[in-house]
Amino acid sequence: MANRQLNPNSESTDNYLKAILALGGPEESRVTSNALARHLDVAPASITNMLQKLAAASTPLVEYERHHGVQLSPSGKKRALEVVRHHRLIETFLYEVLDYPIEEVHEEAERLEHFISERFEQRIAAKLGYPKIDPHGHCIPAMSGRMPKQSSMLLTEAALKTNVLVESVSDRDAGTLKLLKASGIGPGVQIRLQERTPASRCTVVVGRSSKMLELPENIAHSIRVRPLDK
Amino acid sequence: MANRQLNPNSESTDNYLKAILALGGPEESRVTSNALARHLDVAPASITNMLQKLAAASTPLVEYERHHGVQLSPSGKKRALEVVRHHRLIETFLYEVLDYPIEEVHEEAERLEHFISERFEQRIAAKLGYPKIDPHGHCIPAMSGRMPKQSSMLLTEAALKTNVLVESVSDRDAGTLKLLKASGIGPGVQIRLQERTPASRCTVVVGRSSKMLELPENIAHSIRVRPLDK
DNA sequence: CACGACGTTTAGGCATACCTAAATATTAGG
DNA sequence: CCTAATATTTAGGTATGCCTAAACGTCGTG
Ligand SMILES: [Mn+2]
Ligand SMILES: [Mn+2]
Ligand SMILES: [Mn+2]
Ligand SMILES: [Mn+2]
Repeated sequence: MANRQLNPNSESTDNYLKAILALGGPEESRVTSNALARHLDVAPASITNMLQKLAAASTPLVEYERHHGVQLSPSGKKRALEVVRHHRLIETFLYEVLDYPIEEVHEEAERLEHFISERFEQRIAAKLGYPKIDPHGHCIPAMSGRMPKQSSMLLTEAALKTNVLVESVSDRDAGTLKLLKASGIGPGVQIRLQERTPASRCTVVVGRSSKMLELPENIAHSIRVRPLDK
Repeated sequence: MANRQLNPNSESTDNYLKAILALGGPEESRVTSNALARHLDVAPASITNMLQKLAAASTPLVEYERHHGVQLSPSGKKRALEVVRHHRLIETFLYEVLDYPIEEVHEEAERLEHFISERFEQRIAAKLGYPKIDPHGHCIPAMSGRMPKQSSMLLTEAALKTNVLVESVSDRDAGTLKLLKASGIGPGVQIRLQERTPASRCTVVVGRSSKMLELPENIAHSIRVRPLDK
């Protein structure tokens, strides 16, 4: 039998909303069960069940149409952005105040984001001087829930032989972050794409050096850049 | 039917172990189901079920004898002390670094104590200079799990007209803490018990002032003191 | 030493979020 | 426009921690 009830304050609910926000992209397009199943590492059938509960809650958190995926409702989006704000504030705090290595902030934030109070959020934001971006270069949603659009592109899509700035690096894989740190690549660093294989293997120059660095596809894919000028 | 399985890493498990540690007292005496039911605000039947699972776990966390209460096993005690260490370090951190008002640290610590990593524990301990007592005056167990015995007594049991030092105040009720703060009573403050009614209502003098302060029984009961000298 | 009050345990069940297997809907290719 | 591949949903079930009601044990008092 299907489950009937949702705990709208559970860690699980938070994670579904965050995933829908992330997978929907800036256009907030509908997200499929399968994509969620992959992202959350949960069986597709479990996703369907949860989506139905998210949609049927007394204040519905998603708009769900059978066989056609989901979108966040206004309340759902509000909560999703709040959790992202928690996540990125916590990451910044761990990095700036507790001197975590960059590659370890994500995992801790991923847990704590669901359990901190509004007061905790406020106090770390104040302590950090109300930061706007986290240590990976991701933008921190405002308390109001507003989050500016980023106009960056993947390194794998950048023009060849043009200087660009690293805007952000993905926080999801610790190994990748360690490697990037060792290579001197991080938010704010200038790089130039020298060459790109069909399989998205990228050769780059970091900073003003002349050394070439070859990045496998998965690493290159974790870097977002924007034009130098403006 | 009885439940068969325990999640030894759950928040619930942590809370049972902490409660058994607290209720067992310094002599680590056996704790009854009823006492736990009251302390944790859970039905007695649920307590029995959980105790059986704690005792039957692959590494048993309690020693349980039907109708005769429980004691912590060595592993159970280890985990209980670790959670207490987390709790008190977090309280100290919230108070010292994030400027929480004393009466709000407990609630936040009560949640977060279950979710922080060993690294987080280490880093806040380092940041705070490896503190030995929390803002309520409670002693913080060492990483090894060692915790010195406190040789204090309740204010309600102190000798009359003798100067004593406040060693600690209970962290459990925010209202009480606010009142104590307003009265200038906190760890390290010198007070003198002037008078005590049969119902444990206490009249005290705080510090070197000459003002009398009358404390109702529940407030007086939340204060532990020790002799001035030594 | 028997009884009753009280504490404890057993029995049965619910809530939430997950699972697998089977059924069904969508959609792309012929 | 039909069909096969694929995506999604339904059905039935598990895990963990909680509940109430009923049965049972312990222990102090008469
Ligand atoms: Mn918040
Ligand atoms: Mn990040
Ligand atoms: Mn620890
Ligand atoms: Mn405390």
